[in-house]
Amino acid sequence: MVEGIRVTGVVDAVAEALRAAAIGGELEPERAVTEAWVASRFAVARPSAKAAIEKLVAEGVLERTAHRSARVRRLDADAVRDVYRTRRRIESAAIRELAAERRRPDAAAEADAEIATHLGGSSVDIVDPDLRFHSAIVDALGSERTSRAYRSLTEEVRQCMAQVQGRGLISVDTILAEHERILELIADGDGEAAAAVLAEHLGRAEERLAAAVSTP
Amino acid sequence: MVEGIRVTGVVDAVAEALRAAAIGGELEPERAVTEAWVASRFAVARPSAKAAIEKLVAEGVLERTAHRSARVRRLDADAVRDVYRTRRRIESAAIRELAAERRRPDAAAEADAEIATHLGGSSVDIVDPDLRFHSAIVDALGSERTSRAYRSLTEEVRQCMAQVQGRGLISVDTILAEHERILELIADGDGEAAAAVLAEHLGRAEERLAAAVSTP
DNA sequence: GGCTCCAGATTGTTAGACAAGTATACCGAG
DNA sequence: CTCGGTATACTTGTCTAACAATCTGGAGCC
Repeated sequence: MVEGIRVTGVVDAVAEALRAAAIGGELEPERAVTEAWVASRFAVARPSAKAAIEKLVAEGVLERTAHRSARVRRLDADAVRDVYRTRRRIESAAIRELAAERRRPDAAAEADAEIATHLGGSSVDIVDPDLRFHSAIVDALGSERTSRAYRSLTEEVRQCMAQVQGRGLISVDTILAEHERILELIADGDGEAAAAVLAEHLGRAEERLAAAVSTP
Repeated sequence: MVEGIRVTGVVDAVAEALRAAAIGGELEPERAVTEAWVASRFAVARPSAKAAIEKLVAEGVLERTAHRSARVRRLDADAVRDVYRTRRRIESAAIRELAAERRRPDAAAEADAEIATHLGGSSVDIVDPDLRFHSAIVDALGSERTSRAYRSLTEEVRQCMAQVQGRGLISVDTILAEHERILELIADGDGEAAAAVLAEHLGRAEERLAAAVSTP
């Protein structure tokens, strides 16, 4: 197999590399990802390549029908809307709960600090800290299952971002201002208002991204 | 392999049979589920058994650490609380959205009709229609991702019910009354009140189940 | 030109083998 | 008798090789 540390096993290493290639945009959504290609590309046996592909299919990164090659999944406008609406449902619930206890998640504030260092820069650079901000809010609940559900959504967002190559993003200033407003309202215990700001925040991103994915 | 229609393939068939055995209680949580055992039990090759096991591990039905046999996962009180709190987050959001449009889900009312036929009977018989009621509310959103997240939770509830063998259930009358009240409030457009009834409804079930799983 | 059928390609499944890792039983030392 | 280290058995992880099932695309025929 390809060099590198083996923390878990060959299959997981290949799956990780494949996922990185998929969301990094190195694998076009049209190209077929055959088991044989993966096996030779990473110098592993075909069963291992098969297992890695199936893992990514289960995650939703790849899609496949029986006896057909797998492909990188292409997200359309409907998928983007579904992702963002599901995000909003989970995250509003999290915000309401945190506000009820006036519990401001520190990790979210730290993510905001990193966003602030990119003020005036490109919006592409803040995709990562932005997702960290939102994940921090959900993770603050300490709920394994809620966090897992939300994580799969952020993975899809990341993949979507790679697909649109930075088109349709919101300005850094606006994002940061709304984030800070949300944290303030949580600290004030006004969950309803915080949820409203979040809904608008995600709603705008949803519209921009949905438009971006449908105009290639 | 064992007889039966092969709609998808050997691996899926074995995974389905294994899942049924796990949530049906035929596999005690203590017993080790080895690849060799699964392979001989269903007359398939070991790689196929391995794939089926890994699928169930990904679903959360089984658990496994590296180089150790898989086991049916035992849900403790913390797990039950996590499941129910996550359910509440998703379902409250769904109820609020439906109430905002005064959209009463027909499928939920139908599930209630079936529950009504068991009035005075055992609570075990209504586990299925009860979960159908709650799933119908979420599915009414028409969101693939939200429904998928919720489905994995109901599967865990089902597994939990098999584990406690009917102990710690709520009376059929109470469940039915609260269901109808929720549907009424949705039709009235009072999402806040409907969500409050739901929170109490799930909260009580959470406490009962959490107590039941910790007293074997 | 449209339909049928065949060949190539790809996945699905199986068999057997060996390596690697973990847990447990056993045995010796204190 | 207890404690600790070793050795063995069991299980999983991965590979090679092969064949069956199925889908795709194009050649040939009507």
